[in-house]
Amino acid sequence: MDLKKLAERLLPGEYPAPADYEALYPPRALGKGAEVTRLAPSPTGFIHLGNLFVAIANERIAHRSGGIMFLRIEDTDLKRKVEGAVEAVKNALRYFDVRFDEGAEIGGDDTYGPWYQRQRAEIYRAFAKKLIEEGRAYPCFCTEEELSALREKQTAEKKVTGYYGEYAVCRHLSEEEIYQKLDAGLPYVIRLRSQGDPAHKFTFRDQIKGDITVTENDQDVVILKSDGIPTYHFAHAVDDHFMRTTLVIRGEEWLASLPVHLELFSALGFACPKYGHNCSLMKMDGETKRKLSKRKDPELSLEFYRREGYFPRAVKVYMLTLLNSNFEEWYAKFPEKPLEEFPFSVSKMGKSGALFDLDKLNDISKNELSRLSAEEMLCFLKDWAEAFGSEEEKGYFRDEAYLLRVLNLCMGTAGKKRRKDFTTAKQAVGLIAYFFRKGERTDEYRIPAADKNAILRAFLETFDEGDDSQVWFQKVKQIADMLGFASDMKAYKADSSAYKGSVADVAEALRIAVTGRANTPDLWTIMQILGGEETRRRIRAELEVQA
RNA sequence: GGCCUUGUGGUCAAGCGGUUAAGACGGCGCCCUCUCACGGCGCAAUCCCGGGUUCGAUUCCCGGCAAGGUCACCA
Repeated sequence: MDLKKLAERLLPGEYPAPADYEALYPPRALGKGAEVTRLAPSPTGFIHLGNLFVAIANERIAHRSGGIMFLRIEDTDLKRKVEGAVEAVKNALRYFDVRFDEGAEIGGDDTYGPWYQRQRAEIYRAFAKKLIEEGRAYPCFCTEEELSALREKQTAEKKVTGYYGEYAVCRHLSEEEIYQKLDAGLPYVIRLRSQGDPAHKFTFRDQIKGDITVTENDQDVVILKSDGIPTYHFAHAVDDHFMRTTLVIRGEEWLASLPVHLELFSALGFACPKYGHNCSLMKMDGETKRKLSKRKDPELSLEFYRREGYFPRAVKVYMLTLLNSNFEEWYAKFPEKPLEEFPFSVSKMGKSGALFDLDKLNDISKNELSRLSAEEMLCFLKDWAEAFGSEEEKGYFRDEAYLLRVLNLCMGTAGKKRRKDFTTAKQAVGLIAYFFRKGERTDEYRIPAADKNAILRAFLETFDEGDDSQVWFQKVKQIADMLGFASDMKAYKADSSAYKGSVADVAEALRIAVTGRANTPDLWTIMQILGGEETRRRIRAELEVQA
């Protein structure tokens, strides 16, 4: 068969020679040990936690090693394309502090671009043509129906499904038959003529999983779809070779197609990059673990974390603790060091899928947030409220001096032991709502209404906003004594039956009356912030409701 | 179903021939205390199962079993 003629018929025209491409995309001049990594999402507009997870790993490895991380857009499937998706990806990753050096819409060095696969059609065709000329690829005219019929037959016969060996009918077409179909204008794809033997197994060193057993590929996978656009597999081999990727960290769902990729690199005459297959983030679903799913799990979406107001650094820290098992220890030891100084290593990456644990994230969030100054917190909350808050919540930020007093109370004094009440911006803004309006009561009084009312009345009689906290509390204790509540907690604990309750109950009544909540930071300070007038107004209002 | 991967407390995990089997989150209890939060102290809870190898296996080998992934002109 005249393969040159066939190649010309299938992909007519002059294409640059492989050597030309090698010259166009020369090996990168980087230091020893520098890794070139990438993130290569498809532009669905949906960038999720799994993408972030793998992105952070790639980014850390590239930059720890003095290498490069780039962003490539795998837009070979138009069905997946969503307008504005690339911007969304870029923004989401920037929000979580993942920095690219090159790539789609990134700027930087464009030597190795273009970064959209659709713009790289020529190079894929050039190499597909070369494979055809060498007899390593051939046209396939099978229809979707024929292929699925084949699959069914194979399944029924308990054979391995797919297009290979004797089942690869177009692989065995004669020259005459090929031209006949071509002349008839039948659509076709280009398939790899696999030379692998599945009986041959070999050991492959995965950077994360270690040695794995790999079976040679014998599937005649399609490399160019009927529209002339490459499949993922083919584009991966061509792009990662010419973009000079040295290390591919990707999800373990790709492990199964590794044999295909290995054969493709070899057929193309390219050296393989190193691979590291990263475990996926899992979630508990009833009794079993499963991969986080786009449809079922809102927390998979990165948008979820913004909407809920998670501090981006907290999400990053959590990803890092899952990614490198020794990170948590390091971070506890050097909380002040920049995250970039952590010696991230591929070898410390986990082999098995981790369950995503919202409790853990929340704990990290509280710690991260507690390290912010009141001013930083204000900025963070304000940004969130402007994007996601209600009109009322946006209003909280009109008087920043007032809000700063609130935050200083709710966070504790800078430098000293801090409170850790805030988990997310959304939750924090809800938590401080009572500083701006009376609001609904979220907790009920534990003591009888009559006692509560007596406490509120007595408080109103002696309350003076000029009192310092000591005097203020003395007065609260006096009310307790006067109404049959224990002012001394030790005495109360010794014999609780002798009292209606304790100062704790008295304080709680006041707390609920003023804030609507049973649990708040220091009540005296709250009253100071609210002011005497507002404090009295709220207590009176509480009495009126009863009346 | 075939193939690949993985199995240490509820979760994330360290340990990789001899350990009282770290630590963190969560749970529970106590202390502190006007509540909460913080902080301190403590408790419960783990080596998937069965065979080997070995003086000795969580650690090594072989079988099960379970879980996950994957079998497209999607990435």
